[in-house]
Amino acid sequence: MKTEIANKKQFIISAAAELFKDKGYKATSIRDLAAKVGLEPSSIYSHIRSKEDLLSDICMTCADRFTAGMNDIYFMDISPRKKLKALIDLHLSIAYDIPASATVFNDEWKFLQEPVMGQFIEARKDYEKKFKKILSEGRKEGKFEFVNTEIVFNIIIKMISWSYSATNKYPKEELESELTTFILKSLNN
Amino acid sequence: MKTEIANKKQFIISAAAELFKDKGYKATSIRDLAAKVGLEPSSIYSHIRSKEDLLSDICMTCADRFTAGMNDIYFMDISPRKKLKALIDLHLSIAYDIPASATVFNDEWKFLQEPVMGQFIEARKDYEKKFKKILSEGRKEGKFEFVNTEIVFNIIIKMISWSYSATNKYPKEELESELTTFILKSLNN
DNA sequence: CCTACCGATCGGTAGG
DNA sequence: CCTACCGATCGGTAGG
Repeated sequence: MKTEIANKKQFIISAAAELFKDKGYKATSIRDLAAKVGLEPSSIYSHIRSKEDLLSDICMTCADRFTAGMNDIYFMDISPRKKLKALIDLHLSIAYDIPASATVFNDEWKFLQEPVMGQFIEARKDYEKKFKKILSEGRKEGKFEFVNTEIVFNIIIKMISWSYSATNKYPKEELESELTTFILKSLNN
Repeated sequence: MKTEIANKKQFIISAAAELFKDKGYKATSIRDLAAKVGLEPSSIYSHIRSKEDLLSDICMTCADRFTAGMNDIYFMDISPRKKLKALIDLHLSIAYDIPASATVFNDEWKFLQEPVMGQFIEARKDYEKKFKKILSEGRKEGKFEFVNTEIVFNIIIKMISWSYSATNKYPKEELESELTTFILKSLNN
């Protein structure tokens, strides 16, 4: 019984992620969502507390996966180059697993409200710090070559997150190969 | 007299671009805009016809500049490598000239309505076709190396358009240098 | 350019 | 999970 309720909630959250991805968070109404899952608008509230909670759930689920993945990779005893490859794989694994959520996470997080917004920003800050550290360690070891860590971090992240909207066009291996090659070739010293 | 009216309209459009950039198109109300420019909400309609027109104006102004810039560059008698450099410069010139509009153009175009949406898509298609052609000609001449033109085009565009939101953090020269180096180094054969 | 106002739609609640 | 409904806010208009 309890798992059925949880499944229905997850079903509604997934439908919301699709709608938020396609129309944007603000332009998606609870009425849109109700129609998509075959309920009356008010019945949605038997499963969720608010529209805001839907966005929080989608964004934080993604954020938690990125945080966990980063912590695994960051503390591994492998080269910065291998860490970077693992990070690209982390992003693509999440993208191919939950593409709609990953897109919403990427494009709609600005509509998050406190206190979730604060948590989100904190998690992202930590992620960024570790990502940049991997880049600058690679440079210190003479493996990577670039000037501004902040700029290079940002453009790499943007390249990778384009893939969130491309999962239905290419097999993961092809996207990952092209992305990894492009990034590592450019960083190569 | 006429120029003053035009200036006031442009002033309102610029204010709208700032708001659309910060809050998103759907989350920005005419009341927000009125407050920002110091008018009563209904007075906005003495200068514009609709909220939709504001978005159309912002997006098409950018689109026209990209179209004009691309047509200049595309038909020049220079190498693909130089054309690509000129395209990066085109994007950065527009970004540093009208950063808010460039961001809205990039993130909010999906809220455009017909018939403007159709024009926008057409202009973008043409831009993409020419951009990809420059990439594939560079490869044919043995200057560029990559596998999938579509993927590489998209990741390059994403890298470049990150700069729209970074114009107040770095001088144009620094961003352009890092971006150009990163992209050309990766494409180099 | 303002006051006054409208119909539509929004997120959400009451009560069963 | 539904029917019925609420107050708030939206884009936009009438009339001056």
